[in-house]
Amino acid sequence: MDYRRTYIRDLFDLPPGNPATAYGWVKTRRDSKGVSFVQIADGSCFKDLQVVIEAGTIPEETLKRITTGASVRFDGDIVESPGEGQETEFKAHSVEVYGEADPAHYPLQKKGASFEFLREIAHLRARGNTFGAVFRVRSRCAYAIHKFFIDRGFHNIHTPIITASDCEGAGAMFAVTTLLDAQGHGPEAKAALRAMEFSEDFFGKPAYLTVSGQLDAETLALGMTNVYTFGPTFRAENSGTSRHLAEFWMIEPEMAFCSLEGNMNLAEEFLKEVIQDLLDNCSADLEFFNQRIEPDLLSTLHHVVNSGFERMTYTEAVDRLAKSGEPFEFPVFWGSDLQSEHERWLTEIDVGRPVILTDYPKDIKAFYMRQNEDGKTVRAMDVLAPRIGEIIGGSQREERYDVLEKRIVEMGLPLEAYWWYLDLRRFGSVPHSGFGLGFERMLMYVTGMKNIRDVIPFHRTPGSAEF
RNA sequence: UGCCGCAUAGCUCAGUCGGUAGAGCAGCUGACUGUUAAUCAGCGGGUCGUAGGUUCGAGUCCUACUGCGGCAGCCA
Repeated sequence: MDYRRTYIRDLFDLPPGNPATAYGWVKTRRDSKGVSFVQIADGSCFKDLQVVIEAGTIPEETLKRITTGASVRFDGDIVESPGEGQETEFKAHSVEVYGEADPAHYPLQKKGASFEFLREIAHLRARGNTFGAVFRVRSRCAYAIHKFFIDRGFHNIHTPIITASDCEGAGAMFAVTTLLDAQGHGPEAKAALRAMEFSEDFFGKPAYLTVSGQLDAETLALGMTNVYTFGPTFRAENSGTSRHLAEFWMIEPEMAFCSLEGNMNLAEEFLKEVIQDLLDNCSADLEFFNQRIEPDLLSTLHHVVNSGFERMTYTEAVDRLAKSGEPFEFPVFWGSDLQSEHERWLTEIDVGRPVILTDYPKDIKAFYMRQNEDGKTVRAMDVLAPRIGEIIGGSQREERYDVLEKRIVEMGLPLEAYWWYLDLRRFGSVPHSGFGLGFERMLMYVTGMKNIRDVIPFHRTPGSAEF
């Protein structure tokens, strides 16, 4: 057995008469008097292979072991299919059953199960139509993202996952420590841990899992011009929503000599090109999502690819919201952060496609965003998408040493922790921009899946770290 | 973390006014010369999330807890 072989995806391209071998897991078996049909899948494509077993070809005892969930290899020939639903099918001469799956206990059935139930058996759900499709699209999407950046001269950089700087400012952080090991895991260890000095810990100071690679990415951009990271990110927020994970994957490009306009152009090109790649290379999977998950998916994706994103300032958005006449639960006024209901109205009702909002009030945005001349707003941008809300958040960074230093102090942040970040502004500073894109949010958008836990193989959320 | 909802067979659900439990699918047995979520007949399958309470009697009403989901906040 070698990994180099013909996958089920390739068997559909073989002409009738071709001898072939098929490996996979059984989806379902249908028996008739003189013939049995077995659908098998190997994850290589959306379609199942129909294997036909004529009575007497294989022993009755062996046939009985070919049940839903079993892993098998069939040897036989590709033949023309007299039935409807497929051009060719696989006529089996012999079979090997590698692993049986007791039908009385195998939890997946032919009929669909709820996503909530499938989350509890996440180790088996990749065998079903939906999650096979999700994870194929996830794989292709990651590839398309790397391709997009590499094609444009970006360098893929790897920023640290463990960080000792408590200054990324993007949310609650997970601590990383070896003190627990030193103290054992008993109840007395907790008390001892509290008394410990972090100077005795592994890194000699408090360390955390990263909440963003941006600050490190900026350092590489100011030397390599265009860079991006694509890696795991951790937020310890106690969020229980359909669009938050404690562990997720984030794409963060950072560009030197680039203004907010260039940043917006990149974000728009990015979404369009990656979606086009998926339309070209995952059509069967997307067709399935369009049929069974989100009826307007394909028309929405084509629309995104073919039309410009609406761009407007925060100030204009607030104006439009105020004049909308909608009975919002939360009032809209200049200086307030936009609520989900406001973002939804803008993207879904007012504009009907992705919207890029820019120039937010500085007090609701991070310290590193470049201040505008009006003294009130910063060069921030949020890309809002219908159905899922904020998909991209980015900004032009503050490149002026004095302004940045003043802002750090104003916001009560520890100046000394930012020595290297400020150094970038002392030596060869340059206007630069970047954004962060949640990979799983993007996947929700392109698959139509409604819960972020269903676009990652094994989700980490508050109270949940199974598998 | 707040608000709302849900928890009954392996899965998806029904269960009326409080009177000791039902369907479809899956499973098992059999039938059927080519099925496509195959079809047909029969069979087995339940501590009604947990713990209390009200009541002659609780799947049903009340309280708490746990789990899950939705919305909001935090954000990507």
